[in-house]
Amino acid sequence: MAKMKDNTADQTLCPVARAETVVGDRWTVLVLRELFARNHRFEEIQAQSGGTPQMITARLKKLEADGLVTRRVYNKRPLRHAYHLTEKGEAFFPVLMALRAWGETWCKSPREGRAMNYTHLVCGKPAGLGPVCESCGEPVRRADMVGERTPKYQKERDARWDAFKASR
Amino acid sequence: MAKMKDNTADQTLCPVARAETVVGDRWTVLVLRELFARNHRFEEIQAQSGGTPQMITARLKKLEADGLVTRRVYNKRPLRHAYHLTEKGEAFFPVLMALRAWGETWCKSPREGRAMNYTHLVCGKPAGLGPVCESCGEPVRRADMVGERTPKYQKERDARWDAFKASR
DNA sequence: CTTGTTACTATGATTTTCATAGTAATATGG
DNA sequence: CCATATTACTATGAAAATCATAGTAACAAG
Repeated sequence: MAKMKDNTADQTLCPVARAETVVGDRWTVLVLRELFARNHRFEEIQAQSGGTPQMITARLKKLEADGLVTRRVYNKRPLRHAYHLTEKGEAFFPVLMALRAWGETWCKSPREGRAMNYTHLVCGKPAGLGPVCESCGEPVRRADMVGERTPKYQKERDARWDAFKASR
Repeated sequence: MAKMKDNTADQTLCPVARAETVVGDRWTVLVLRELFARNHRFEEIQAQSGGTPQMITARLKKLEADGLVTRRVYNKRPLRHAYHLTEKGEAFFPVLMALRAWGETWCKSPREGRAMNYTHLVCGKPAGLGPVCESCGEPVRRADMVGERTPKYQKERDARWDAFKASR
């Protein structure tokens, strides 16, 4: 035979499985990345993630239902919402940083260079990729860091935005 | 209009996007979880992840193609392979731990209890959920920890195995 | 009153996933 | 020797998700 019962939700005690029912999806993670990058508007999220509007709408709705995201009105008439991370959403930051570290180390050739460089505000020096600052050794929290895009990555994002805008 | 060009692979500089083309999938992460739990055989991985054989086969093949997993012959006649993590696969550990921490904290009610408890071998005390040991404050590496399943979670896994075995 | 902006929704084709079943190669017990 | 068990898959058809493309709604600005 082939499979056992267990309908998705699965009610397992495993926290990884639980987390994956919420964020186990490419688009979802890309949307979260944009929110952490402080891009709060639908259009920006869509342009930079490269998804179709349905994909982005669906992920944002699910993220809201799962409590990681809230919508805030930033303009009445016409009614417009901005998407923001909740506390639960913000708490996802370490996962994204770990994924970033793994991606930088194992999914790129060295000559490609970094996408971002973070400065650890506590010591004023580069934070590196780790869960602890490579300069001072302290665990890094999001609030203690400023990230700066490398020129190459910034250019890439600008180009993506231009291409998105040009296609309409 | 709706979408820009960019075919998936996308050749973006963003390490998160790069990582997600490899591990941005529920089944893939569940397979990796089992490999980290030292379950190396197809049957065990399938039973504990709850996927169909095709899902598991496809993920294992892709993980092998992406360099996170190698197959080792553990039995000739009949030829049988075991799946093991490569260095690249092992390096994914911090992501899984971060996901675990987030899942335990934000995807479970407190009364459900933990699935695993890790002991930090360097200090001999509980390691907790963080990237640094909650007892001694040192960053934890996989080699410096032993994990133990809670009785409830162990029972859950045993039951899953029994159900899997019974269904054939 | 035409064009632009932002955030979507609609549609039909394509692709993926799911549930169920079956196969291949061999070992084991009687 | 022969039936049953074990392990690791492959096959198939139905159901669901995703994709590219296009269009709509609600207003603002000129």
